[in-house]
Amino acid sequence: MTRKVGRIRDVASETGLSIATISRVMNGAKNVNPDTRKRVLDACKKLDYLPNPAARALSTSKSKTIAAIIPTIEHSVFAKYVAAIENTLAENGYSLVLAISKSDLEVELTAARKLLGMGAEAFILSGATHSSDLFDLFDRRGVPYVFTSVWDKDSTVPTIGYDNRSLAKQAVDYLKTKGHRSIAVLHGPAQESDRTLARIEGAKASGEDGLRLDFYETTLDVAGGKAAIHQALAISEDYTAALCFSDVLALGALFGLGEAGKSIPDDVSVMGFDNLDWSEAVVPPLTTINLPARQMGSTVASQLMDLLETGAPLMPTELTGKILERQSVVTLK
Amino acid sequence: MTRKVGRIRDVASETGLSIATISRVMNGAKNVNPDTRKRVLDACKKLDYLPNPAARALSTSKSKTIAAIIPTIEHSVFAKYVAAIENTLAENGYSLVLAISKSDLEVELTAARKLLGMGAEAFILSGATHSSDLFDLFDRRGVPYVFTSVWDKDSTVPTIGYDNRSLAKQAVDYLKTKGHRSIAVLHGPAQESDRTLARIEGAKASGEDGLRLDFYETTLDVAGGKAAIHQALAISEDYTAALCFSDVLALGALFGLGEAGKSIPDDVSVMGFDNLDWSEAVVPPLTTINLPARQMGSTVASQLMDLLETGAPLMPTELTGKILERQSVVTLK
DNA sequence: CTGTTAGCGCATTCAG
DNA sequence: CTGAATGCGCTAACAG
Repeated sequence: MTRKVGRIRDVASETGLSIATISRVMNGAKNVNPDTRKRVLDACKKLDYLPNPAARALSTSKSKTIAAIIPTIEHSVFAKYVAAIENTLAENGYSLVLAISKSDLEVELTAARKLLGMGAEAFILSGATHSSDLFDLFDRRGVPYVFTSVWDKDSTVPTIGYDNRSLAKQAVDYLKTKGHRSIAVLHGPAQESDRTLARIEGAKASGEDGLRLDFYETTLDVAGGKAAIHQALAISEDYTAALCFSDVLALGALFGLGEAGKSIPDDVSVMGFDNLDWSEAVVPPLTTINLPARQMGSTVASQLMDLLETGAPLMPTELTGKILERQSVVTLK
Repeated sequence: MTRKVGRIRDVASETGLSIATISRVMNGAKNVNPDTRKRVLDACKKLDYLPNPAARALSTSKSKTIAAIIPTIEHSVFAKYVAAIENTLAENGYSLVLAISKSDLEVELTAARKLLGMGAEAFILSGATHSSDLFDLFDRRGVPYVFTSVWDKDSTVPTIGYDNRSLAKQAVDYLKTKGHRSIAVLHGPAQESDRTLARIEGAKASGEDGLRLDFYETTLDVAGGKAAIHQALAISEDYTAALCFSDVLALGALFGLGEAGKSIPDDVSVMGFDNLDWSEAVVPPLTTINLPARQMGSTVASQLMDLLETGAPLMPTELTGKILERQSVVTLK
């Protein structure tokens, strides 16, 4: 394991130039003679030289690293989102370091400390609920951070995301417009996610006399959706629609309903949330709410890089979700 | 943005000790008086001191960072795997930097260069097909790397994964045992993945007279599975089984078959690959091959950390996949 | 356009 | 058990 990497001074002596000039070339400074530049570049290639990131970071106090802490990566909506962040950062020479919090505030705090100690210059957090120690940690060091997947115009911390409350309300309103008056709402663990909480609240806000809205909490996976719909059916056969706060749950509901001999959407309508990539391929194609996960990822990444490079302040931005009408919801006469 | 982070010398002057002692405490050296240690720790807390990672990396030439380059994160099997890597690394104070190659060798090479330039000390690669420049890059610097998701006992580069060829062969053998003689094999883009190629080869190896095995290539998503099964049905109505080289494809096949009025498994059996978390919740529960994605992630991570810490050589290790019999495959009389 | 010089913050000899 | 001194590799003024 002869770790023989070329150093800047090797390139300097190889070319007979000074290390300052090498540094200029490596950093794309314009005040370098084209010939000199070429000579340096050739020597770099020959010596297989790559600037030492630690030395560079130490000297500039910039690591070009941004951290994202997400509750889970095993839900496609996060995967899409993380992929978008990574893409955007990579295009600009930044790197993504990732930590998974399992929706646990303590785990998140520990991870943040570690990532800071790794040189992360900015943090992307999910949701708006975090340990106050976490904020202290960031604030004391002047490390910027953003909340994503949520939109709250009154938040002191910039949010970049969608309005979960409003979206859920729109979903219920939509179902009401379609004539549904008895709806089972399926959702994941509420105490693990303020997004879920906001959606529940939004749904309730659409309540009115003559509207029956029952909530079923379950695990956030297909099996959970299936179990929850069975449970709902056991409580009442009158539901004409199941509103699922994730497409994953909706897929489970589809299967559960099938097992119960219900046909979709004729017996029961099913509506999802997320617009995962398979939701259109499902039978019947799932009516759902498209969440701009990809756009959210690239927006967050760009803004953070801008802030780091130019000091441009973070712009809270609301991304709009949109109901995608497909075939899993029917109009009741 | 007053970036006022405490430095080691602040802690030193706060405690009246030398920076060497602070350093010792921060690195858990044992030759420090317990009282002194406590005094230092208190000061660290008070000053919110965290060692500067760049300085530390520069001084030790260790970044405690490991890179993984994966083709995509939007397929659950990778998500599970990445989560396992991250968990294992995090438990040991290491960080994961992630890059997504989109199955493009050039993108991969560029990403590797960037990650090296970020201080990654070891690389986790997917599959065995990579640019030779990539190997040069690593070899010249003595940076260790592993191939994952594949097992090849003859590979010069250590592999940690499962034998895709053998697993696919076992799948076909299994279907033959169940009496199937006409099988549609659905798979993703073959030129993008040597794992897919190996599976195709394995399936073919199980061929024999009287066995009809047709291959359908499609996109690696639910819509792809659906389209492919429709295509297969258009070519022949005689298939008694669909072997899908990913559960994602199998889910699509399930829906496609449903649309075509076929019932599963009575009219057509469906077999998957991966054992994604929803595959048991599907109706009917999917017979599939369990791939030890999680175990693979933690094994790779542990081995690489060991190598970095103690120099322990990488141990090529074969992880075993296993057929999970559920209800989507029926025995033909 | 190019060279010289001084740190960046820490780990690590070597003394004591 | 603790302190003083050196250098890790690079960038950023400042000269020239």
